[in-house]
Amino acid sequence: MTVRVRFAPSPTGYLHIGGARTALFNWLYARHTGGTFVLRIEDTDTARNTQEAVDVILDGLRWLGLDWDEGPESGSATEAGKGSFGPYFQSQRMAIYRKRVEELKAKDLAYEHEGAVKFRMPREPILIPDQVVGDVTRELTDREQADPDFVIVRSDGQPVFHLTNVVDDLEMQITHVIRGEDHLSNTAKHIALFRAFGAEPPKYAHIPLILNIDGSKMSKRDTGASMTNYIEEGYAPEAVVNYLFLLGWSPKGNREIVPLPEVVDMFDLPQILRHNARLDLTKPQWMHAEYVRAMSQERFNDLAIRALKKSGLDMSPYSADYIHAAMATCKEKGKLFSELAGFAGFYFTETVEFDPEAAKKDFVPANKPPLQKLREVYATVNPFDAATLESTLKNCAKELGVKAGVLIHPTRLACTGKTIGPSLYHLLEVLGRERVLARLDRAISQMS
RNA sequence: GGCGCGUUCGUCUAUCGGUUAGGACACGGCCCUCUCAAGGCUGAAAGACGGGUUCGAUUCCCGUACGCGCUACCA
Repeated sequence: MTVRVRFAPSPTGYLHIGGARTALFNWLYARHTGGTFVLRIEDTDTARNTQEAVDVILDGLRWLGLDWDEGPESGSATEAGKGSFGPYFQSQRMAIYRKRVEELKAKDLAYEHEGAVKFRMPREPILIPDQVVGDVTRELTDREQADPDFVIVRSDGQPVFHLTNVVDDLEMQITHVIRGEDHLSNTAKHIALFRAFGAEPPKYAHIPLILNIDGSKMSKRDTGASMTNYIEEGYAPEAVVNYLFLLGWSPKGNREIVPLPEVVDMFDLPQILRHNARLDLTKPQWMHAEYVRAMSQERFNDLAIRALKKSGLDMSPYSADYIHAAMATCKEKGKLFSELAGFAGFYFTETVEFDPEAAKKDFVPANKPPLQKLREVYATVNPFDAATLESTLKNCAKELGVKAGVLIHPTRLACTGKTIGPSLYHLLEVLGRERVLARLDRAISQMS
């Protein structure tokens, strides 16, 4: 039996971080077993289903690198998609649900009630064998004691989640349902439905939820709840993936940064932890820095330049060589890509704004003569490269009888406007003599 | 209220009944240093509580507390 798993999100307008992890675990299991990963859009909730809402999900999954073997190829519900078990939008499957409801009615396992259709739920407790949680016996709640049957088609003719979900899993021959623990209690209903159709239920694996750092449940607005957050903050996708597979699952040997192919190799359902996790953004930030330092300069440039343009910097006046040289001084810092414009924006403007606080401290009259001297030396030094600039600056400080910092700090501020940034000498080399001298002149003029 | 699931440092986790309860992130200190990082060394930091079972429990069982989920003609 070949494994078929699915991720079945509802297009609510955002991709929840927990949903992303659910998708990732499904994907990992499919890749681990050589099975098929299906993407199905559960858009029966008429009200707020838009193509944009579907695109948010597709884009999020693509950004994470989670490719699906079957499912939609665009946000359009009417487009065919790939795979032979379509359509993959529930809104396009109404005839199938109708047929299945008729089947239940014919077996007298469903009946009309006040315009709706209700399913005859067994009265006995149902055993849910779960690959993560173990065997769970669902007793009837007090309300279910009174009336165990539940609605499968609303009085307006719309089929409800429990029905569509089960019918699709059945029709699409899903073998393993890996989903959030919020569905665990409802699984009894789903198992009953499968049996009513005369089918064997799939294997279930309910994975714990992701909560806020304080243990409260995450809502749309909470920081880090939405995948969009990570995309816009400029995380490396592989860092987010790494963070997610380490939430609730861990490989042997205290490993933190693990290449995805190895995870695919090791991943399995029973090792998934059974308690909820709390989202702590400091960890993925660290992972981001790790991945950024390890990635190729080419990939870094690509991501960085995209982020810089997005933040509104006009890069067009600058040559590719200049831009690449500038980015090479930033990679080791491991900043989020959204922070790059603030960190390295000085490379791409000819009017540096000085940090007022720092200017007050560094652009003092006492620093003027030393900086003028350095300016003189830098006007003729050759070659204008990092090593030479460093030794030159240090010699200059020695001759003046001052500490190197007396030159370093005002120079950094003059050239970048900030007190933090890339390595000073490397940044000077990239800027080039002309810009450096101009910026020093401008700073010197402010020092009297 | 009922039903279900869970509970190891602040956070993510390791521990297949016997450990000085380990690692990572974050945090503190020191070193390095052109800023910020990185790196090296180092510090503080945990078994929710109460009962059992056992020679011995973080580990197995029960209860309590707390958290989360479900309890819809939402998904």
